[in-house]
Amino acid sequence: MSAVKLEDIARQLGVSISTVSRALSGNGRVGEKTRQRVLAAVQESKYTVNAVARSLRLRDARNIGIIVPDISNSYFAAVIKGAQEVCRQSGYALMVCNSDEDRSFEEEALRTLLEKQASGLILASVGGCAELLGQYAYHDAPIVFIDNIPQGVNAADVVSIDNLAAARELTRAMLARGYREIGMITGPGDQSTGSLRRAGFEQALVDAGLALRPEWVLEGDFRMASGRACMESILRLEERPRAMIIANNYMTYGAINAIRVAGLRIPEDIALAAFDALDETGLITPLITSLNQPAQRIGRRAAEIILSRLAGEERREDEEVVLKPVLFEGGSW
Amino acid sequence: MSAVKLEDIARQLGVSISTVSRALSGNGRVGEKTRQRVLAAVQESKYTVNAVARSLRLRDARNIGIIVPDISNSYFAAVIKGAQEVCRQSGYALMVCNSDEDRSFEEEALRTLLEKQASGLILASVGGCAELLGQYAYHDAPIVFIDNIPQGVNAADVVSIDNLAAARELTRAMLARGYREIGMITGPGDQSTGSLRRAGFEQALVDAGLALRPEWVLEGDFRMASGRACMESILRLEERPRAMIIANNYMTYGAINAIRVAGLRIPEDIALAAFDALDETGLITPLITSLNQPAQRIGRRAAEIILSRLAGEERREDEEVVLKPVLFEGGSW
DNA sequence: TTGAAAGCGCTAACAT
DNA sequence: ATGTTAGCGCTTTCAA
Repeated sequence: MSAVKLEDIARQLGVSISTVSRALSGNGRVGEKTRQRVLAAVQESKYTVNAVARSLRLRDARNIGIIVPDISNSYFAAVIKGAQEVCRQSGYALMVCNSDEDRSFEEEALRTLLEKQASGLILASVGGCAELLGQYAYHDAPIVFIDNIPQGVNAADVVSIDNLAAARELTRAMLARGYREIGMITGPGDQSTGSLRRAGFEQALVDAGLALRPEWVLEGDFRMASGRACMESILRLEERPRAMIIANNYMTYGAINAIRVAGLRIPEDIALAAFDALDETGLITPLITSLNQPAQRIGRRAAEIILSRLAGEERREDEEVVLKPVLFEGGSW
Repeated sequence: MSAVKLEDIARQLGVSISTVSRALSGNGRVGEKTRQRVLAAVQESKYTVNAVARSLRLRDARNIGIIVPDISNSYFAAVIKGAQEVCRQSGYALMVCNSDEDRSFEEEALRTLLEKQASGLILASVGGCAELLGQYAYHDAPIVFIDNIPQGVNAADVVSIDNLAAARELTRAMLARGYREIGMITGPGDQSTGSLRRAGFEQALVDAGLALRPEWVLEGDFRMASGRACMESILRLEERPRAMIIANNYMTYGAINAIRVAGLRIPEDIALAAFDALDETGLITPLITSLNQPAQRIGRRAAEIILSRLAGEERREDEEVVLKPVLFEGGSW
């Protein structure tokens, strides 16, 4: 860390530090020849601004934090890419954190971001930090929730799909294809993506005048192993459903594995439709029918909202950004 | 940003700022009752240390940067997880950047990290920044290269597999299974992962006394579309190879798509072995025979090396960390 | 044990 | 157009 600093350049040129600073930032008047000399010296000396010092002085770190439950999940990776795109264009840095689907890791990441003076936060929460979030009011830094909307957190910006409606529509589409005995593997009941998708599913069944079969609705944790385990339970049932809705990609992969191991065919023996099971490889057969959140756009919009809040735009109490999921029809139903 | 600061706590308690600082950091003697009072006040006021100010004062940002070409690639996602694990345990923050396989984005990320005073850097480079890296000597911050080792960058830490040997062994294993007409889809020739894997492949053929068939060796860019395009070219050939080695996961997915579209079977019509085509879903059939880099360990080791350099350990000129890839034998050969 | 003061590198208000 | 100065929030000598 023996880096060149403004002082070095100033001394070398026989001008003041502030002149160098102005020449570089473009704020304030600087003589044309002086500016040239400064620029040349900066080039030549390989000066790099110390963003830490600048952030402290400006009381603005110019970075946005994003916390996701699983960076390996291509859905979240896409969200990150979207957010990064916006950040890059606006000169903000994006600090990516992974909570590993763990509340205490999420809290840890939250604290780190807080300490690093993140200007804003995009949060795909696994829940439970309502206190930390509420208490700190996060340094007045804007927060945008995506994916799971924790309870107890209101009056915050949200970018998401309408999970209830989405699950209802997906289930209706399943019904429309003639399936009547439909089950579901949901996510954790304490996450809105889990509970709302379940609620939408049940609503659709009730609307269709069908009885709910609780033994056909199992709760997973969004991970592959749980999808597999849930599907194995389903398959062991005396009377089993003809079709399943599954609340995310990894659980779907686990479930398909279980189905294959059992020697059953999709969709002949059991049909499938999922959330976010967008197979980028295009190699999984049959292609999975899936209702996909526009991940990259979610990331982009979330970052845009942060920026607009930072620019002073007020949140509209009655407004949420609701994006439409896109249905991909594969051969799995 | 109207955050509580040390001064607020100090005033409230009628002590000096330095006393509060000491009570919190544990450095320097502080009376037991005073310490208790401080801790209580800190708890109650929801004080959070300002890491920006601390970093400036300490001239140490305590964060490690990592730049990867594609955060969506599960291989790199695993590397990141490994690095993050180590960082978390040692109180460093990990700043994740995505270069999108683009040299200028990589350079941009490099510059940002430089400005943010990253204490160290883990770099899966797409090449071309040798100047920037060399010139700045990166603030004396340690750099560890993983994956691609750019030319012109020597005397730097490296964590990788022996790509030449790995490709040679993989090709030999292919030969041992009786295949003689083998082609390859390589990565960019200016990246070591591309050129070394190609060299190892060719070495194995030559060693086996086989003639090289240049028309069977195509260069992709590590992306899916290029894998598909390369394989389509191969399939259009009059005389085509009976087996292919493919240098990474995405190109393999693209290639398999091309093979399927052509209505050919794997491995009956064309056999396949790849690098890092570890299918976490377990659903791609046939299972792809793949030589996998221990991604998470690479990330972990890289971070550990950064930390040891920061702790003052010197690099041993003649030492590189070379990890062993793991062969997964699927039904694709 | 505690306080006063300096200073990390930068920007911006104010003076010249 | 340029220089002087104060200060962002923190840690750490040095005194008391």
